[in-house]
Amino acid sequence: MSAFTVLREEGHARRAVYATAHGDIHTPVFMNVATQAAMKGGLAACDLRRAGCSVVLANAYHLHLRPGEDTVRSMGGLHGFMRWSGPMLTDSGGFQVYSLAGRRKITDEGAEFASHIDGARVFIGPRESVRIQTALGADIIMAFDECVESTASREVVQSASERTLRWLDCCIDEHGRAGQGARALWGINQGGVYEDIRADNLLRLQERGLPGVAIGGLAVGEEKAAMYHILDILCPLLHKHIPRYLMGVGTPEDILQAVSRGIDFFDCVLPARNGRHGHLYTRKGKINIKNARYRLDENPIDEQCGCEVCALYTRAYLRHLFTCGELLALRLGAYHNLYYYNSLMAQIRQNLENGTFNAFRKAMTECWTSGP
RNA sequence: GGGGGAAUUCCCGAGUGGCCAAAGGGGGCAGACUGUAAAUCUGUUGUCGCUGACUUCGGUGGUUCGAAUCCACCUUCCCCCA
Repeated sequence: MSAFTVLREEGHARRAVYATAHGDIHTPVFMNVATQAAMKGGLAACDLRRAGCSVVLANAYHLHLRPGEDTVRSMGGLHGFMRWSGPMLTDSGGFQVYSLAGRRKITDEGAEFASHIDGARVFIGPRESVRIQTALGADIIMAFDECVESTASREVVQSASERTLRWLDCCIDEHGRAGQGARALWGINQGGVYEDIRADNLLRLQERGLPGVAIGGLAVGEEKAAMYHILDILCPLLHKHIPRYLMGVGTPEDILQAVSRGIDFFDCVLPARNGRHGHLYTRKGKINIKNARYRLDENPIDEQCGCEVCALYTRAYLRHLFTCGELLALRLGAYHNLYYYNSLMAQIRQNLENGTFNAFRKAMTECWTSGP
């Protein structure tokens, strides 16, 4: 019996449900990123729930450093620790191989990091990552992969994607050994912007028969067109009966584009980060609330948004909070943006159910480009 | 009343003869951010007909080829003594 059920399709896009021990995930879905078991911007688990979040993502590397997976496990795992009762996914630390490139050394066994907190040597390989994630206790855990820069040469990309496959087998072995049946291990596709490496890597990855597949190593500096092209290449090769997760993506436009190419799961730091930086999403595109033009603007961020921030506050007040550096600014900005993303996903699901996704996608794209 | 010190571009503040439209902060204005080393980072911040010109360093006058920088007086502020 598969945990993943496709309910409806429109073109390559799918409306589906993924069952976990902490509830069903209705896809396409945007997972809200709480790297250190905390949403940045001062949002608690209950705030996330109100913002329409259904899945929370946390990170193995960061939680391994602080407070340590043993602490989290002792405190009831991530769910109990941060008081989030819904589905969770943990990332393996593979992205930190890329983002902390200046502080780590890769070998065939894994990556040795100089902790960004105190410089201490930290080793994480595929087996360590699975052990950490198993202790953290998320519903979905990710394979430890080697994510490379978009500018990497063909040789580097080839070698990284081969290593990612070798590491995957270690992850599978470690995962099986731990006997974590309820915890799904998903594999990660790599291959940069090289069509043949991507395709070959995906086919071999899918041979492992894992319950989910992720596409990693995109939106790391390459052109948007290159990312969409890779998705076009992978789309017909992807197994239909398992969920597809496009890691770290992306902008609302990216998400619509990727959904139309058959992606089910997303996550991205952008809404929370942009929210903290005063770049707020509206139906007509992003606005920078810090701009002087909003000084006396008595409108909400978006008059059609259903969030609490838009119900209560004017742009003028939000701009004031941001220019003063008030904590409340970060909170309200992040909240609104996450609400926006989560409600965008709800609209995508609704339109898929109605068979109107394509029209919706075109309408949204036009709306965004019309300008705020 | 006597003595000492200070006035710099929006603010604080460096600068004591040319390399000064003037360091550095702050503030302002704008930009970036895609599996979060990110409440961070970057640019810009006298005017204009802008690879140059003009105006500016409390005021006025002087010295000098050249002054924010030296001199005189004036104005304002601060400190000490009476």
